[in-house]
Amino acid sequence: MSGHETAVARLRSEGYRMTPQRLSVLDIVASRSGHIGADEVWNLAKEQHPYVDLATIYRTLQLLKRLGVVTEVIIGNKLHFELADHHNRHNHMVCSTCDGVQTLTPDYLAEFSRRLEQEFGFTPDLANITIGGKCSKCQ
Amino acid sequence: MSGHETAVARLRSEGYRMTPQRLSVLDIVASRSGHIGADEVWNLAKEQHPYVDLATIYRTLQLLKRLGVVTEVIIGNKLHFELADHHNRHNHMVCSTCDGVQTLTPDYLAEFSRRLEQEFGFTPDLANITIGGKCSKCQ
DNA sequence: TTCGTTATCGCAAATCACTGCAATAACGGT
DNA sequence: ACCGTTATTGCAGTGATTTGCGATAACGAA
Repeated sequence: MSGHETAVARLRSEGYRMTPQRLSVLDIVASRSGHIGADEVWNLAKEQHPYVDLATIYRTLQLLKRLGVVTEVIIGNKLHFELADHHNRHNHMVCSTCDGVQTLTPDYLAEFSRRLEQEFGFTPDLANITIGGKCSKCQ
Repeated sequence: MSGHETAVARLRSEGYRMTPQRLSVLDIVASRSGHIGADEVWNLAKEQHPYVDLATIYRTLQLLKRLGVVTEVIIGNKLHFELADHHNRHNHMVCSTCDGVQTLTPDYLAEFSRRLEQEFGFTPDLANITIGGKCSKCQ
């Protein structure tokens, strides 16, 4: 169950090592339906490995992001992460007033992104794009 | 000359006070054609007001952003600012590899933004949206 | 021009994210 | 099962930005 095996294999095949800390972070992000903050990952990870350092959490999350295992959501100047579900990709809109998050299917950005590639050769990092603004309630 | 009068009037009309520090920040951002980092604003501001604090620079820049006088460009985890030219609005694409910046006329985002408003009632903060990704050279 | 209110400032400390380095532990080879 | 290489960790420190608070100064009213 879960995509852990895939992620673990992905790490190994790229020369990375599997450690209890990394497995723990992976479990925590995967077990959460939705996004989770780095500090929250840390608190949960400490329950398993009391001596794990916050820097390790950040490094692991950045690594998993680079490998496409998790995606980043910027919520009110804080980094959050969620398991990348390649069968259900989506982007996020975050309200600058209430910090509420809504998801967006990628087709909303498809046309925009296609033009950037065609006309500028610029490849936007779509997976991790967060759109800031005001939600309907907070206008 | 320059839009200072407008910005000053804007401040006053919203109950803010005009101070030498604020005027200095405004001058510095306005005199630069293009974006400028917060630390750079600080260095220039200190030439006029040796005791000005970096926190004041940040607070002023955030205030000017909130008032729509300046717009924010996020370049490699650093905040940059530029005078908002309402006759020549544009967005930015920033390369995550070389930190190069390209500008984008707002029509690239128009269709996208229109859909967000219509379908979700979400108003994206278009003026301050920065698109991350890889430029043509750094693919 | 002086005064009172209160927005703003400077300073110090907090927050979030990241990085350098020596000690540790994964893991492929023996 | 043991060893050696070297990726990874914990710890301490750094950088960028924000925030709390008492002192200061802007500005409308008298």
